[in-house]
Amino acid sequence: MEQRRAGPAEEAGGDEAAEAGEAGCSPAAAAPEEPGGLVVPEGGPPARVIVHVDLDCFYAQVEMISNPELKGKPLGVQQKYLVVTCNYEARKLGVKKLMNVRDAKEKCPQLVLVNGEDLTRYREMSYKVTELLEEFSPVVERLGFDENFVDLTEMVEKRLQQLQSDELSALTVSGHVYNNQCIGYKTAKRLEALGISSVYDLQTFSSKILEKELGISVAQRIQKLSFGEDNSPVTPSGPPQSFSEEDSFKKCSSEVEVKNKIEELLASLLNRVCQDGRKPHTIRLIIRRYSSENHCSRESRQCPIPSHIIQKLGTGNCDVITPMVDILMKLFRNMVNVKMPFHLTLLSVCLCNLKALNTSKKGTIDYYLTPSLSTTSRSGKRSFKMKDSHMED
DNA sequence: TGGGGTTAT
DNA sequence: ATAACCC
Repeated sequence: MEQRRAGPAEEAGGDEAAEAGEAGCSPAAAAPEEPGGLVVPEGGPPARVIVHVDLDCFYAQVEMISNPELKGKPLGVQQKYLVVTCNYEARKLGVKKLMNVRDAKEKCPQLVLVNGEDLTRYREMSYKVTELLEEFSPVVERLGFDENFVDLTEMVEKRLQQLQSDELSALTVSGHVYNNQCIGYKTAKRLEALGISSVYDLQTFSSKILEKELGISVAQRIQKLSFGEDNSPVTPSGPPQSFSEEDSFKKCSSEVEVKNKIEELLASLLNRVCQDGRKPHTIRLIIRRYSSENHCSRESRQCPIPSHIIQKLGTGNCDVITPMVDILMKLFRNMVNVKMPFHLTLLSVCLCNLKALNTSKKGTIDYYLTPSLSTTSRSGKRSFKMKDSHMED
């Protein structure tokens, strides 16, 4: 049974873990009772074959490849004051993912730490893995940097057709049952309030009540997931839909600081976008304000990127940073009243709405319908900008 | 709790 | 624009 997006079991060990399984089986007539109490539907023929490739302690592995001297030592990857992941040597000594650096050092004084705040190499390695898998089937869906789902249905069908009947009957397949964990933080809290704390609880809970509590969409989906049924397709991820860079900090409270941080974030982003080749048409600024509680909440403002800037994006010789920082600072002042004291703990810049080319609409009907592209309409340009960006000039 | 990502509303 | 989810 393949349980996608539902919090699979913790890695069993080894450098790379891959699980294959049938997915989206229809409910079976006989549903044998597992020793643990889970009801596991047995199925007919596999409707699909999907491989889930999950790389263990991915950042740590990338670091050990970059610097082989780290192999064999307890290694943690640090972002700010957190050990976001660590290798198995470190885990043996009690270091956990997302552990405080202090606690980790206390548990394991020999712990070697490397800074992993710059994701560039991780991102590059991550796409190398995805591209490798895409050689088997183009249907590869990414989840984070270290997980891929590959739909091998076609490949398996073709291979099975090639087999002789005696080879076929010699084939054995073994299944896999996941841990008894429930999914998503918010939903888990709501489920717990209903007395649902295990997958079995969810399997046996009233569908009607669940639908009333969570809405029909979430309720039906997670209850099917509790039986290991997931008919969602493997959606090819393709190139990313957005590029973002963020930085968190204890305190940022002046416009100058904000501008400097934004400049840094934007510079890295422009490099990435330049390599990608496509052009972003939307820019977004995200902030997190200091607050004792509600640390999760973020606010954002976005606007279209003016077309004259988009056109300069790939070229590299023009200064696009200055006008783009100007735009970001306007977005910032739209969110934060800079005449009042403020305290930010995070800034993030996101470039999205990526389009393949500079999409010259010349010769298309859009050319005559898009005010900002038309040479004659100064006023059209203004109204276009005002309408879309919600910014004062 | 980092520094990313996605989709749904 | 936000909220939820994933890693």
